[in-house]
Amino acid sequence: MHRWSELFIPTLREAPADAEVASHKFLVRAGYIRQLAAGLYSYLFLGQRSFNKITAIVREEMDKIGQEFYLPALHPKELWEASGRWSVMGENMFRLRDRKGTDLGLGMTHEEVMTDIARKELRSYKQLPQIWYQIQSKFRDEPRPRSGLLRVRQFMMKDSYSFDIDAAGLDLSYNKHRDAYRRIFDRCGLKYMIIQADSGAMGGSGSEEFMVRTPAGEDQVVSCDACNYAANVEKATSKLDHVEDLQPEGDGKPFEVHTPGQKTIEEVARFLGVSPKNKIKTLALMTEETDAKTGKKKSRAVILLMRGDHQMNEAKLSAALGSKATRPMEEAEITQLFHSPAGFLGPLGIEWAKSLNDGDKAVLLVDKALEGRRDLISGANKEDFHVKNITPGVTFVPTAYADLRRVTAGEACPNCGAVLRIDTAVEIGHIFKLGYKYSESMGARVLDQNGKEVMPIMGCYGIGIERILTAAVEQANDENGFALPSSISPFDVVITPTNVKDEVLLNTAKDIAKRLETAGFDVLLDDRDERPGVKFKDADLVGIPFRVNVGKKVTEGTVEIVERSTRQMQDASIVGIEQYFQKVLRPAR
RNA sequence: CGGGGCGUAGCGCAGCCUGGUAGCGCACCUGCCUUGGGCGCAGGGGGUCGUAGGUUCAAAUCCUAUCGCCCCGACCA
Repeated sequence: MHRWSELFIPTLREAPADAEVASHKFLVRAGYIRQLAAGLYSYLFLGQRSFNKITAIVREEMDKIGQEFYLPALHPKELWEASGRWSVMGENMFRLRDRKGTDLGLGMTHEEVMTDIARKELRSYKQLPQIWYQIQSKFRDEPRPRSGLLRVRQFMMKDSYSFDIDAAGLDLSYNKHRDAYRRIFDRCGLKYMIIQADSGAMGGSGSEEFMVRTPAGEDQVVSCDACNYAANVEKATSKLDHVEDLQPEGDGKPFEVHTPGQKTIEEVARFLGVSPKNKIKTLALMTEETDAKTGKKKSRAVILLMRGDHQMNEAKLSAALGSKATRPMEEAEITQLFHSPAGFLGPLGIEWAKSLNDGDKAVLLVDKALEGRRDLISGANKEDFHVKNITPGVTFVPTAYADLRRVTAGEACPNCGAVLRIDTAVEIGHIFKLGYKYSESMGARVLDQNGKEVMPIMGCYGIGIERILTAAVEQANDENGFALPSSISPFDVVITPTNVKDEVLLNTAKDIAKRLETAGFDVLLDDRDERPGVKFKDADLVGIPFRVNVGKKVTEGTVEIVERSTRQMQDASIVGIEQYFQKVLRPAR
């Protein structure tokens, strides 16, 4: 039996000044965690107990589909050079050197280590499929740790990796994970959604994220309440309402109009008496990459055309460009390409690349929302002038059309046409069909049935352990504290004798605690010599799902039971207390 | 890395502008009192004022540098 009076549960009346989000404030106030440095947290008694319950659930469900490994956190440089990520990861990877001068990195994930085992050990299709997982610390030198436990530099992650002989096998492994994740997050009592994710630079054929809605999150999720459509805003699309094109003016050929001092989309549209939807927005960017061999910097102009009222989605742009980083053009670069100041840019009079591989010529990407549109208005590449009668594909030829548009709330669902919503959310899990990236770069090969050497196809799947706790706190808190689901709470029940100097109350409380413990519950006895108010406040703060008040009513043979999440209170007979909790909590172990 | 803010007792803060014995609330310790929502009274302990250097008779306070932490942005397989 755990006695509060003997435990270290340093609750605080006030939250530390630098805590911003609810989960951070409450987990510190409730004595679950303490900060060591930016993005580094210590787990105290309550935090670690909750943590252990979470990892136990994860382990139990993962053991049904895979095998747990324990892997080093220190990785030799050569391993990450083999996959090409030693340089890709840049500053995000913690690096160090041992006494012999060998370069090492602290693992950010374990694709390399797992694939290394696979390439050394797997020889035959008969050994496949394999699912290997681990629950261990990951290290990322985040440019900016933030939001308490949401973005940190050392964190616990369950990551697993699947190796299959073919795409059909990968689908099976992927679906096993999807099911396991649903069981895990259901058991953890989270309200989550499964959304389509951007597979980004990693390519691959499919990727979904498990998200919990909370204002503290860092991701934007587009979803439809009418059907099951849900996607990360980096990936999401929408149906657009039909837009009336303008009537061609004059002979229908492009002609310049004088627009003195009218630079922004809004200004030009108002000046010409048209909707921004009939205006082309021209964005001037540069890609910059460092040649791996020569170390020289190569840059290339990338010009984007969007509908006037649309915003560019950087993840989509990155995908369209094969994940090259971009930056806004500098003024000199704009002048050099367009011979015009910003504010009057457009696609005319410039020789655009015919494809992305077309030398170093400037690339013109046109958003799909402009495909098929007619008689639009763009800048004239001449100060104080715009051009009318512009029709993409006719008046100019783009390098490519691409989906570059950021979905906004209120647009129509691409599946069913209902109104889309956008919420901020935190990512608690991610499942991802990796494909051949690591098998190929690191040389994992097995023989298939025909004795032919083939690459195993991989998937990778992650769960942020502390994010489960954080999300649970975020999704159920009030001014007094938070309410954890019993499955991940450090204790099931806290027993609160209102006055420990009253031996009847204390002994009754002890008796109840003992009996509940025998019945298989995790019980915390608040035997501190404190006033009832103090103990009630602390109990509310630390989030234990049920509290048993042992007070005056013991003379009538009853105690009060308070449910933390609903704050509902009811009397229960002391004699039947085990039965009561066997009903409201999951069956005892 | 760009922009902003903050480092004074365990936590929350005042003092700094205008240099002169370092303060308040909570927490903590002792005693009394109290016991259904962070009680009351009395007494008490605890701070190199982030660090280093400078100016000055004198620096928490002014100057310089530096470190740390937080927020916005960039970034986030």
